Amino acid sequence: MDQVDIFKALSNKTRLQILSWLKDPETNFVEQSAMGFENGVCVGQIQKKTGLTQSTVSEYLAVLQRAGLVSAARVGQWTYYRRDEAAIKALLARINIEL
Amino acid sequence: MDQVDIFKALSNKTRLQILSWLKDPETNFVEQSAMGFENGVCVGQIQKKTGLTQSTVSEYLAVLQRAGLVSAARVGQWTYYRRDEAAIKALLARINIEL
DNA sequence: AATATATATCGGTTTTTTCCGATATACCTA
DNA sequence: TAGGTATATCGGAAAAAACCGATATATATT
Repeated sequence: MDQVDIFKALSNKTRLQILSWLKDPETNFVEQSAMGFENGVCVGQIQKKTGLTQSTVSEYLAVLQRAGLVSAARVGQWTYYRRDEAAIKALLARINIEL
Repeated sequence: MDQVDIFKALSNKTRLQILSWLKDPETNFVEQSAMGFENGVCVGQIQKKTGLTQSTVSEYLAVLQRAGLVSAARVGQWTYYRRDEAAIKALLARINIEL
C-alpha cells in the first residue's frame, strides 16, 4: 500500500472517526462491553455509531484495512476490527521523516 | 482547515512529490539556482518537473497552500512557493497525537 | 434442512477530484 | 501604450469516491 492510498484512506471524516473511536472501545462502544474487546469491535457496533448504512461501513472498514490501519478477525458470525497500532506507529514514523 | 482537508491535499502523488521536492530546492530545481531560493521555487519550475499543465500545477499549489502546507510569495511576475515548515511540524505533532 | 443474524459484495446514482485548454490578470519592458 | 511572460481562474470531460439498496455468503440455531 503506498503513501497516497494511506492518505486517501484518511481523507474521510467517518473513517477518521472510526479510527479514533477504536482507540478506546470501552468508552466508545459500551454496548459491546459484555462480550469484551479482545478482538476489537464488530461491524454492527461501528455501523450504528456512524449512522451510515451497513454496506457503506463495511466498505470503509475494508478501505482502512487495505491501508493497513486496522486488522480484522472473524469470530463466529462477527467480524471484529481493531487498530493495527504497530502499523500506525510505523506509518507515523515514516510520515515524520518523509513529509 | 480541518484534518480531512489536509489529508485530501496529501492524497495525490504529484502534490506529495512537490512537497518532497521543495525540501531540497537546490538539488531538485537546478535551473533556478542562478536566482536563488530565498523565496522558494517559482511555479514554472515546478510545472516543468511535474510534466502536467500550467493550470493544473497552479491549482495543486493552491490546494497545498489552502491546506497550510506551503506559502506563496509574489516577486515581480513570479510566484514562489515554499514549504511552511512550522505548519508542517505542527501538523505532524497533531497527527502523532490524534492518529 | 430451514431460518435467522452478521458481514461482504454488486450495481447504480450523485458528488468530488483530476486534469485539460482557453482565457483573464498581473507585471515587466520597450 | 503595446507586447511579452508568469500565474491564476474558469468551464468542462473523464475518472474516482461516497453513499445507497439489494443480494450473496458465512455462520449459528433449531
